[in-house]
Amino acid sequence: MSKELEKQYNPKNVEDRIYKDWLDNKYFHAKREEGKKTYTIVIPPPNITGQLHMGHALDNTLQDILIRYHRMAGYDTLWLPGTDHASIATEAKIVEAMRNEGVTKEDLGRDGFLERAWDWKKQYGGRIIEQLKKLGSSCDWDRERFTLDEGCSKAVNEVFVRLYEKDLIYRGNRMVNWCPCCNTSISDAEVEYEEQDSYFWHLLYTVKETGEKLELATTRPETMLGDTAVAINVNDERYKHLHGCHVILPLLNKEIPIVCDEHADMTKGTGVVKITPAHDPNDFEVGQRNNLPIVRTFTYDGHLTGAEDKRIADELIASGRATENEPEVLDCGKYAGMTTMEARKAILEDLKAGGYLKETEPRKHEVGTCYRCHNTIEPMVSKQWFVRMVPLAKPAIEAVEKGETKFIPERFTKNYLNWMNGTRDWCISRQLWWGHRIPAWYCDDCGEMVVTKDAVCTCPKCGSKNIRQDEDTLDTWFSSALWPFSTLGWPDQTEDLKHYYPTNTLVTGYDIIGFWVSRMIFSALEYTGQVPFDTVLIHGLVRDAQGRKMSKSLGNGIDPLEIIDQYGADALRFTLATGNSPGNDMRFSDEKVEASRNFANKIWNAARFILMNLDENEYEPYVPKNLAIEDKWILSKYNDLVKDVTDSLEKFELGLAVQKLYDFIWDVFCDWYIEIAKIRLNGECATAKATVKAVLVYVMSNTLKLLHPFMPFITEEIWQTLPHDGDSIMISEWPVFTDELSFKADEAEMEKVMTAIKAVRNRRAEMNVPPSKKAKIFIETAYENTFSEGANFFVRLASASEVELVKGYENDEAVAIITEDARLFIPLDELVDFKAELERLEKEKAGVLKEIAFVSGKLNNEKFVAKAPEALVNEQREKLAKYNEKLAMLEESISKIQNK
RNA sequence: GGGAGCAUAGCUCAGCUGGGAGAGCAUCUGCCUUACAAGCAGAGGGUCACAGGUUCGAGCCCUGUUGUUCCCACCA
Repeated sequence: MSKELEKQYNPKNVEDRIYKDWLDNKYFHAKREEGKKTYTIVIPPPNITGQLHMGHALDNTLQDILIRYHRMAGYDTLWLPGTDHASIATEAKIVEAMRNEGVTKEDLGRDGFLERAWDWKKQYGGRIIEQLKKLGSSCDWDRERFTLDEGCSKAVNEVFVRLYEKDLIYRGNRMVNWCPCCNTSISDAEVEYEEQDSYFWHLLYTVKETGEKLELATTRPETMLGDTAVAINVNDERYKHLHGCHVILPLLNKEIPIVCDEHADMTKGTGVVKITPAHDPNDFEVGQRNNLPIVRTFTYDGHLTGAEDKRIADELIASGRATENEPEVLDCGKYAGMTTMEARKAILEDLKAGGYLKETEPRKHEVGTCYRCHNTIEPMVSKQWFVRMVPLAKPAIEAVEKGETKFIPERFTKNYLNWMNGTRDWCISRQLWWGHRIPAWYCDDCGEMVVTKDAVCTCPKCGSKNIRQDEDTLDTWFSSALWPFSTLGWPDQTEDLKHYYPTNTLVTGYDIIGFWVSRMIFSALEYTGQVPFDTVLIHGLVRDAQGRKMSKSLGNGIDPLEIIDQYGADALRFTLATGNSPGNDMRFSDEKVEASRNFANKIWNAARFILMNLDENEYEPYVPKNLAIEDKWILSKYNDLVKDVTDSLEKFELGLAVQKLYDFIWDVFCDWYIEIAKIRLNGECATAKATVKAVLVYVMSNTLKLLHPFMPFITEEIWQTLPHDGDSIMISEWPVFTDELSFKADEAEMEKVMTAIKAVRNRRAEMNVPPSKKAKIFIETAYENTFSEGANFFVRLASASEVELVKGYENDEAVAIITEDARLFIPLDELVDFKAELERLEKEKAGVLKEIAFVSGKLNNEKFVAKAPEALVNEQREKLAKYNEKLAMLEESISKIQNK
C-alpha cells in the first residue's frame, strides 16, 4: 500500500478539497427515499446581514453532528438551509450605508430602496452560506431558502389572510413599544430591560373641590401633559372623600377626574397614580376601564407634539375615519419640538417654579430599550396590526404539555410555558420597507379595507381606483414562525412537505425560545395541525475565556473562520462539541482548540502508523479468526464504544459521546493497543501479522465512522486512505453493537496484565530507574495462561528484558510488586535499598488494611447485605478476597526482608 | 416580585436513572521507546459551597442558607 502521510495533519490540504468532493457527489442531497425513516432539521436561518460567529458555529456543529449521524444510521436525512431577511437589522444597515452617501430612504422612495436592498442581499446574503460550508455543514444546498423568496412570501400572505378571516389578526390603536430611533413599533419580545439610575419625582396636584394637595410620584414627569386622570384605590380610606372629585393638572391648568381603579395600589407610594393613557401600558388599561380620553404628547420620532401634529390628528378625527381609541394630540406649546429628555428637564423646572414638585428621590429603574439599537423605547398608542394570542397559545401549550414536542434539557419546557402563558397580543406591523408588505388595501374614497392574497386595484365596495396597500411590513419573526413548513412548500401539499414534515429536531439557543420556538409551534399547529418538530435541543451561549458574552462592543468576539484557518474546522467542531452539555453556556479558549487540534494529529499519526505497516495487499476491514487476547480486548472495547456513542447520540448527549471517543482513541487504542500491536508487527509470524493488521484496520476505520459526525474532514481523509468499501465515509453504514465482538472474559484477563504493567511502570518511576535500564521480571500468579500470553507486553511496555513465570520466587534481592492478581519481582540488586523497600511495603500494607476495613465494614453491615443489589454485594466480597490475598503477599515479602 | 441555572483539582469544565470522585490545561519527575515532543511513562493536587434530612449507601434525591449568573414581570 505504502501511502505516505505527512508527519503532521494539515487541515488546509484537506478540508476544501473534501467538501467539494462531497458537493460534487451530491451526498448532502435528500432524495426522498420511500420506505426509509426520515430525519429532518431546518436550520435556524442566519440573518443575511450576519457574519458567522461562535454562536452559529456551535449551533451548526450540533446540527451537522445529528444530521451526519442519522444519515449514516440509515435515515433519509434532510438538513434544510436558508437565510432570514432580518427586516429591521438589514434595513438599518442599508440606511446607514446610504447615510454615508448622503442619501435617505425618502430620497430613493420605496421601490428604489427595495431595489437597493435586493442588491445588498445579492452581494452579502451568500456570505454566511459560504462560511457555513467552511464549517463542514452538510446542508442540502439544492433546497436553500430565503424568508423573502417567492414561496415563503406566498406562505406569509396565506397565513395573514387566513388569520384575518378567523379574526385572529386585527388592526387597531393599542399600546405598543415604539423605538424612536428605528422609527418603528416593535413587539414585547423585542424590548430589553436595562437598569438605570433615575428618580421618583413627587408631584403635587391640587384637588379642585377641596383645594388640598394630592401627592403622587412618577418616574416620567415628561408625560404629565398627557395625563387625563389620577387614580386611587376604591378601598383607600385616605381618599374616600375624594371620590368623584377632580384635580387641576399643573402647567396646563386642565381639570381631570380622580378615578377609582384597581391599578392604584394602596401600599405603594402615596396610593395615588397619575394616568397617561397614551404613553404608559398600565395607564392605557386604566383609560380603557374608565373611558378616559387618550392624549398623545409625543411624536413618533421622540419629540413633544406641536400645532402641526395636532392639526393632522384633528383632521383625521373630523373626517370620521378615526377608529376606536384614536388618540387626541396636544399642542405642547413651549415644549413642542423638544426631545423627551429636554422636555423632562423643562417641565421639572416649571413644576418646581410653580411649587408642584415636592421632592426628588433617587431610584434605580428598569428602562425598556430596543433590542436592535438599545435606545429607550417609548410606549405609545399607535394603530398597528396584532395577532390575537390567547386562542393560538392554547393548543401550543397543550401540545408541549402532552409531550408532542420535547425540550432538551427538560427544564426549558417551563421557560416555554411561562412565555406562552404570559404572552399578550403580538404586534406584527413594522414601519419599515424591507420585509413582507402587509396584504391589506385601503380605499381612499370610501374607507373600505380589503385583506387578500392578491393585489387589489379597484375597491370592491365603491369601485374606486383610489386604493392603496398598507405601507407597513411584517415583523421578521412572522415569516420565521412559518419556516419549518414554508420552506418545504406549504401551503402547497408538495412531495417534500408530505415526506419531511413534521421535522425532527430543532437546534437553537435558549435566548430565542420566546421569539422563535414558541411562534413556530403555535403557527405549525394552527396551519398544519401538527407540531413542527418533536425535539428542541437547546444549547447555551459561547462565551470568551473569561466567561464574558462575546460582543462587538467589547471586541472580545472570536472569529470562527480564523480558528478554522489556524486549527482546522474539525478542531473547532470538536472543541464546541466537547464538554458541552445541553442548555449550558461554555467558554471558548485557544487552549481548548489546541487540545482538539492535538487530538486530530493523534488520530492522523495512528493512521500513519497503520498505513506504514500495511503492505501491497488490500485488507478488507474484517475481523479475523485467530484472535489474540489483546485483539479480543480491543474489539470488545470498541464494541462497547459503539453502543456508548450511539446511545449518547440518541439521547442528545453529544458532549459525552465525543468524550468517549476521545478516551477510546487516545488511551485505549493508541496508548495500549497500537503499542502492543508492534510486538507482532515486528515479529516473524506471517499469520499473526495478518491478524493484527486486520484488527488495526477494522478498529480504526470503524472508529473513524463513529467520529465522523464530529470531525468530518479528517475522518474522511483517513478513511479514504485506509482499505475501505464504498465511496465516502459520510455515506457508509453506522457501526452496530454485536455480541460476536463482546469478549468480556478476555477483557478482564487482559486488564489483569495491564494492571501489572502499570504497577511495574509506577515502581520503576518511583525508584527513578530509566527506561533504558532493562530488567528481568519474575511473575507469580494464579493466572499463568493469561500472563504467559501477555509476557511480551512487559518487554514492550514495562522495560522488561525478559519475563519468567515462577511458582515460588526465592531471590530476596528483588523489588516485589504486588497487584490483586499477581506478584512480580524485579531483581535490581544494586538499586534496591532494603530499608526504603521495607518502608514502602509497610506503607502499602497500611493502605491495603484500610481498604479491607472499608470493604468489610460494608459487608458486616447487615442492612447493606440485605438491601443492596446482590451483584454489588458479591463484587464487594470478591474485592475483600483479593485484598486479603494481596495482604498475605505483602506480609510474606515483608517477613522475607526482615529475616534477611 | 416570580422562575431557572450554576457552586466539583490551581484554571476550564464533565460526571447519564444514587453503589468507593474524572478529563483537558497548568505543576512536578523521568524519557527524542523508528505513528505522533501537537508525543510517551509516572506523580502530586478535591470535607464535590454551607447546614439539616431521606437511604444500607448521597456530588447526584428533599428542605433550608449563602454566593453568583440569567430569564420573565405593568410596579406608579
